[in-house]
Amino acid sequence: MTTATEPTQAVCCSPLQGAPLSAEDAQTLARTVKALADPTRLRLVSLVAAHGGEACVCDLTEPVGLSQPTVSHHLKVLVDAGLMTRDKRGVWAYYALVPGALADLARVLSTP
Amino acid sequence: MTTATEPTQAVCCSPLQGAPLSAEDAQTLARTVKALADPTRLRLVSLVAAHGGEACVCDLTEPVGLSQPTVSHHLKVLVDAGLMTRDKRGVWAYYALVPGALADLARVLSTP
DNA sequence: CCGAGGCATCGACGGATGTCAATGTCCGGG
DNA sequence: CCCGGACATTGACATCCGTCGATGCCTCGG
Repeated sequence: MTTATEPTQAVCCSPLQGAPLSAEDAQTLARTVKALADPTRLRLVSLVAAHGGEACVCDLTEPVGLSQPTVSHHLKVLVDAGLMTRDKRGVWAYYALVPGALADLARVLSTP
Repeated sequence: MTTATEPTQAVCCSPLQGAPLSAEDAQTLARTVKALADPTRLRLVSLVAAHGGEACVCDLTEPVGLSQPTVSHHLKVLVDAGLMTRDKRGVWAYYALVPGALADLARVLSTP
């Protein structure tokens, strides 16, 4: 297996508070959090959400003010983390948020 | 001013979904998320929470299996991000979670 | 007063990461 | 059929980040 592109399943169940996180669970959770630990990627998530839940690269390059390869790279990170999906229709690639992903992460972080 | 230790106020209000994040808001939010984007720091948060909400460095070094300077470094990152507090009592430094910090972050990420 | 121990800081080093220009790939229109 | 445009991939580069050993500071006990 390569180290590259494994569409990680979004976070499912890690108490965080309540019981100490195992090293493996911590690594898994950190990979998801890392995907959001960048201002550009946070803006991309926000832009896609505010764009009707779906946007192509060409819709995002100008708002974030970065080159197209860089935007594609960030979107790939988000897809690999299980936070977004990619749907290529014709010439365009449409990116959309995975419905429950952010909510799941939020729930894991703030376990009641 | 140095670039070092400014106890950042925890995230307060950033829609994320709903309206596009400004570059500044993204930067601010990313700084908080970054503080959690590391397996060791996630474990430290978890360990402190499971240790009665408070723990000294000597309680944490052995569970995470890292050197004392490294653990102190990670705890400093969490304090600077506004996620933890440091209370030095006698020889020991007790670290505790900031009550609403994680919940605030979770709410910002998954704006209903 | 002095030594021991808990913790923070410093300096250094290797690996990860964000960015871009250049290039490759695929689809649709003329 | 071929050209243009949208996007992904590659390679290179600078920077950031996690980690450690060494060292300094500060507090308590003797």
